[in-house]
Amino acid sequence: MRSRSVKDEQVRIRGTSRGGRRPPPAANVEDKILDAAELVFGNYGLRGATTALIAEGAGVSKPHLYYYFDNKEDLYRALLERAMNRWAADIDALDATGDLRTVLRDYIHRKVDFSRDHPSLSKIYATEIISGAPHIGSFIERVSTQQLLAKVAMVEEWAAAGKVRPISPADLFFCIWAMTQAYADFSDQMALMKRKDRLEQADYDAAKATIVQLVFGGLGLTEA
Amino acid sequence: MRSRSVKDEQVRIRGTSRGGRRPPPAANVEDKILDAAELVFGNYGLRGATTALIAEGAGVSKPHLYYYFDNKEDLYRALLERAMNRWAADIDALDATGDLRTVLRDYIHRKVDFSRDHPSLSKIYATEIISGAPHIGSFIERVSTQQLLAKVAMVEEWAAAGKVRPISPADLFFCIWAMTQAYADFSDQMALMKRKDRLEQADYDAAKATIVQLVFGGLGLTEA
DNA sequence: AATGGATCTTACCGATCGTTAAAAACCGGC
DNA sequence: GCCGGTTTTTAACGATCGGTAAGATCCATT
Repeated sequence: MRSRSVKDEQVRIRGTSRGGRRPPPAANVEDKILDAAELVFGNYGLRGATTALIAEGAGVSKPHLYYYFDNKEDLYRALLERAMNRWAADIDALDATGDLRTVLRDYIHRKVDFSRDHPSLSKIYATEIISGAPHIGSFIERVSTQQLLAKVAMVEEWAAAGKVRPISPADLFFCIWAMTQAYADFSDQMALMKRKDRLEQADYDAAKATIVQLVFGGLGLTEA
Repeated sequence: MRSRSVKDEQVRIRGTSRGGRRPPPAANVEDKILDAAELVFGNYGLRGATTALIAEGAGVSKPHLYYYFDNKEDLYRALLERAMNRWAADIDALDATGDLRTVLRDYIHRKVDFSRDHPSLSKIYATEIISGAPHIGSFIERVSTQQLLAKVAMVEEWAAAGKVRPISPADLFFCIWAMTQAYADFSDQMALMKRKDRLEQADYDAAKATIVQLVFGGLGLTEA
């Protein structure tokens, strides 16, 4: 459905720009639009975001968005798609191999890091879910549910083997997800309560430690 | 700033309608408008919500909203005010008297119950924070921060007395808040993952048990 | 039943927003 | 230096939305 430029499938030359700048290189225009859309949709939601704001953020004229995307919803879906792929690929995978504590701790740390590095994506995801997931419902059914089921089975094995205390596995991961996600969605409120402008690395470290302590404690695992 | 009807300060005759119906009695028109706004703002956010939808939900004409409220933002603020007052009064208070376990368990149970009974209010609150809390920043500073500080002091006392394991008190309550809040904001996704239409009482019971298990475990408390 | 404030509706306006039409600018190949 | 496709902009349209003007309806009081 989406109109696509001819050069879309070209290999992106990422990271060749010197000295890892903070905002990603934004190689081509389409990515620049998606990056701008990420911020605007993250702050205002689908209906609240305006194409004018996105265009301004991307440094292009408003109608130029329609050269790359059919309409606002299409742009939103493309953004969600990019977000979910990054999410599922880099973050949500949890391989059961390796030490139980290491697996859990790494998972929690990755999630908090994602909240720190991509707060807008996390907010978009949260807003989408809060609105009843009208655009990613099928993705959740296909991907997230499967990954959850795998994790549930894993925890049940652990419990059956006596490695962890019995627990509702689905709720365990809902809670892990909620806690880590909160450090993106509600970072503003947290900073306000801590009387800071924004959360710093020390805050994220404390978050990781606290979440790990709660999860390990709940499962009856020692920290070591 | 808000235009108010003369009868605004009358004592509301609530609960006198027979047989506790599910939707609250909606005594006067202003409350009906606020109830409708709660749903619409909860689903679409401030900018996404339309006055037409709110008016339709309240069963009044669109311009009639402006008889009770100056504009859309004023209505939104009034709604937030009502929500925050209910929140602070009924939910967020945590009196330190009484058994430590009982205090924590009751607090968690109250929060989950609020998520179950008032999901729209929780979503509005979340959406507001996600947007950077432009309308309730001062409230957070005045009220929520104070309540958090009180809780932090309480946990620090517990830790100093050796009653609980050392923990970052602020993050502990951020996590409790995140977990309980999630069962409102993300109930749709959870239901989807559990292949249900909506969460049932058993789901909320499991949520309470899991959160209590994590918190008690993290603090080194036994369940009894 | 006439009055007058309180409550509520119909009709409408101006601004904004998503989107389209049309053409200008760019750019490599000849 | 012309050409053809790609990329980008200027101008503008129709729909929607927040808000206003003006008046109708209700209702207690007399």
